[in-house]
Amino acid sequence: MSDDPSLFDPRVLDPAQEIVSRSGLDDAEIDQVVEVLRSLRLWREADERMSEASRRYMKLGATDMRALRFIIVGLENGEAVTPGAIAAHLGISTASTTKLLDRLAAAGHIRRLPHPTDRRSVVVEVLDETRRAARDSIGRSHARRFDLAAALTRQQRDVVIRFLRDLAATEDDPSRDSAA
Amino acid sequence: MSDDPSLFDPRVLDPAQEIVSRSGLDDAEIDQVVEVLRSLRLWREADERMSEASRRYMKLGATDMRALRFIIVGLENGEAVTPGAIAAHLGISTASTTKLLDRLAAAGHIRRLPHPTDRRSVVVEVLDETRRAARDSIGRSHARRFDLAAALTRQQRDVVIRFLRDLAATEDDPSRDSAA
DNA sequence: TCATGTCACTAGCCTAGCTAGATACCTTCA
DNA sequence: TGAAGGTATCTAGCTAGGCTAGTGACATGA
Repeated sequence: MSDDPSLFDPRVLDPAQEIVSRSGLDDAEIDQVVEVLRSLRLWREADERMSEASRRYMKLGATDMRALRFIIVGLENGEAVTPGAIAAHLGISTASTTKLLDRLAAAGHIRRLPHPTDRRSVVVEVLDETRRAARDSIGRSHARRFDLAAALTRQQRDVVIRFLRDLAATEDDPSRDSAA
Repeated sequence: MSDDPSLFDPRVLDPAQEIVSRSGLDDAEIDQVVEVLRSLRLWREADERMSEASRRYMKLGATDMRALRFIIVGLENGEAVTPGAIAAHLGISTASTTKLLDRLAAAGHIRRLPHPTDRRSVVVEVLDETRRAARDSIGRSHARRFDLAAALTRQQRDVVIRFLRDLAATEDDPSRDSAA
């Protein structure tokens, strides 16, 4: 939780000096740009804090939580969720998934049912109480975000969408590399 | 990495139906709002993917990485970084921090020096190559974000800042609760 | 100066990943 | 049709990275 000694103001960190001067912005604008970056970081941290609070409340690890959400959404969508699919989604081995499902089953969150057509396989089902709790919580936090986004004008939404998409694109593709 | 069967369109998930109708938006606007939420999620995922790629490249766990960043930034700032401070920042025990520093030292990233004034304590120093790699990488990704934020107009930056701050505030404070 | 607090470290435990291999079942094709 | 090979889950046993408890060296305030 929370990284960041907020000192990544590019005017402080010397290799970044050059970026600033290249940008040709005046000081007030630089402050504003830095504020954009800071608010990105703050949101990310807030978001992490919140999901960790949920995890602690439900006494689940991060992966177990993701698994539960995947199972719930899959079911919501009428798909048969199998251990293999969960492993693939989470990017962990099927062996680890077996243990994960054991934990979730022991905690009363899921149960395994025989797969209707493939007798090697298994369908994972979320028990009612967990399903309800999860949907309420996801729903609530989703609603808050929805309301905030709905409160913007069309033009403002476009600005936000474009900015975030550009950010995502920039992180994904280009000069990926090195360190910290 | 990557959660999210993107089906959190509130028109699909029934408890959210009500949110949508309350908002009084037409369909085109709802699409746009959903797109805002989607781009938030996409950025977060991209960001996570990137930092995981870095971690894999440096063969470090997430906590070890955070520790390194903390140490580097602390040094950048002229502070004497001690194991205790690292433990406090990361929210782990000092015992775990001892092991963490053992790992980082074994991998050639840091070394321990005697604390100049407190002979019980220790100062952690990042070795040159690691420091350089980390700063380059942080600098590079920081520069890309900086450029994107700099490319916005003042008004656009204000929109983004306000939206993200509101989001962060909304996640932190209010009805925190339950589940998934 | 001496009692108490603080710092890093050691020892030993637990959880949640992993790989390898077992078992049951499905599928394809000669 | 039946044999070979592929696939799904599970078991066994390992490792990494957390934890708590306790130690020894040092700091500090009465």
